[in-house]
Amino acid sequence: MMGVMVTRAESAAATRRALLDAAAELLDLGGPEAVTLREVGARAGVSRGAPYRHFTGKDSLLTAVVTEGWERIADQVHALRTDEALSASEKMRGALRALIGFGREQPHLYLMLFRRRGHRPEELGEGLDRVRRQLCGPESDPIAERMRAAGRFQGEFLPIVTDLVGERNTRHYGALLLAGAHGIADMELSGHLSTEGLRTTADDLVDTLVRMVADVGENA
Amino acid sequence: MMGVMVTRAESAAATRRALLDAAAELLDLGGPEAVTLREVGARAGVSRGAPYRHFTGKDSLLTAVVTEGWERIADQVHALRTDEALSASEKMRGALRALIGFGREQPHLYLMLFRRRGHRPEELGEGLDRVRRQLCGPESDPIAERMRAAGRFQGEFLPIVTDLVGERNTRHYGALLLAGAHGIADMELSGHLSTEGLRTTADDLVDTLVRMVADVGENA
DNA sequence: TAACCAAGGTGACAACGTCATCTGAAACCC
DNA sequence: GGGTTTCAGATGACGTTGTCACCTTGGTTA
Repeated sequence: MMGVMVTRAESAAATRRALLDAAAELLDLGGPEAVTLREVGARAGVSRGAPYRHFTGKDSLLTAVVTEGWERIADQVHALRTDEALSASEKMRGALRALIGFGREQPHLYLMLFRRRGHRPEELGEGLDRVRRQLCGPESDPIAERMRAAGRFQGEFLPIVTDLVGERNTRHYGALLLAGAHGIADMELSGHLSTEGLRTTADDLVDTLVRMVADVGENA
Repeated sequence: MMGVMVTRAESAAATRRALLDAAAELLDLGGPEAVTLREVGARAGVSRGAPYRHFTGKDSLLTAVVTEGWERIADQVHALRTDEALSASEKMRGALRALIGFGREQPHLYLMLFRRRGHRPEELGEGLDRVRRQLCGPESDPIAERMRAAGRFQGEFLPIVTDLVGERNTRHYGALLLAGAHGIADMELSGHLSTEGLRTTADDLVDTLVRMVADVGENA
C-alpha cells in the first residue's frame, strides 16, 4: 500500500498526512476535546511530541483540518457551479444542501468551519501570533491558509448568487443565503428543528429560502 | 449590601448564585475553556471542590448558565410580543435583532445557546445521566431545565410568527426566521460577514429576511 | 567521510476535572 | 437542652492533557 519511504522529506510529508487524518478521525468521533495530541500521535504511529514538528500546537493542527474541510466544500460547490445542466436555482439549492449535508456527515468539523480560532479562547495575542508565524513564510501560517480556503469557497459560491439575483445584489443576498443555510444546518445539529413548535425539515427550509430569494432576483 | 446569612439554605443559595455569576463572567471573558472550576470557586469565595455541592460537574454548571441565557432572551421577546404599539413585522424585527444583539454582547454564551451539551463531547451516556439525575427530582436535571427555558423562548416567539404568516405556516417560517437570524449572528461573530464577497450588515440582512417572509404571509 | 540538521522520542511541569475523605456547623429529634 | 444527623464546604490525591526542554538518530550535504 504505502510506498517505501526513502527521503526524509517523503517521510515527514507522510507523517504530516497521517497526523491530519488521525486528527480528523478523532474530531469526527468526539469533537475538538477528543483530539488529544497523544492519541493523534499514536494513531499516526509517532510519539506524543511529534506533532509539534509539523504544527505549532493543537490549535494549529485543528486549523489545518478545518482548512481541508473548506477545500472539500469548495470542490463540491465548484462541481455544481460548472454543471451546465443546472439552472441557477438548482445550483443554489445544491450548494446549500451540500453545506447542510456536510454538517450531517461531519458535524464537529462543520461547526469548526464557522469558528474563528482553532477551538481555544485565545482572542488576545492572535494578531501577534499571526505576525510571528508569517515571518516564517506565508505558507506556514495556518490561519492565513484557512482564510484562503474559505475565500476559495466564496469564489465558487458567489457566481451562483450573481446568476440568481444579479451583480448588484450579490453580496447582500449571498450573505443571506449562506447565513440562512448555515443557521438551518446549525439548528438541525443542535436539535432545535426537532422541537414541537419548529418541526420541519432542513431541505424544505432551503427550498423556501432559495425560492424567496429567487423571486426577489426576478423582480429586481 | 448582602443580607446577613443565618440559615444554611440561605447560605447555600447565595453560594450557588455566586457560582453562576462567576461562571458567566469567566465565560464572557474567555469562553467555556476559560471557565475552570477552581477559578469559579475562587471568585465565588469558596474552594475548588465546592461547585460539586451545587452541580454535578462543569457541564452541569455551564448548562445552568445557558439556561439563564435562554430565560433572558425569552424575557426580551416577551416584552416585544406584548407591546401593542408594534406591528407583527416590527415585533419580528425586534426579536431577531435582540437575538443578534445578545450574540454581540455575550458571544460565548450566545454560541452555547445552540449547542446540545455543556461543552463536552460526551454524547454517549447522556441519556443515562439524565435518568440518573431525574431520580433525584425533576428540578435537579440541568438539561431538562435548559430545554424548558428554550421552550419558553419558543412560546414567546411563535405567536409573533403566527401574526406574520398565519397559523398554518408558523412552524415552517418560524424555523426559517429563527435559523436565518441565528445564522446571521453566528456568521457575524465568526467574521464571515466582513469578507469582501459578503460585506453587509446583520441588521440589513434581518430586514430583508423579515420583509421576504412577511410578503409570503400576505400572499398566503 | 565528517559535520550538520531536522524529525522524532522522552522526561518533566503546570493546569485541569473529578473523586474520596474529612470537618464543622446548622438542623432535627426526643 | 443534649445528642444525633445532615450537608455545605475544604482538602488531598489521581489521571489526563498541552506544552516545553533536552536528547537521539539517520538522511543530507559539503
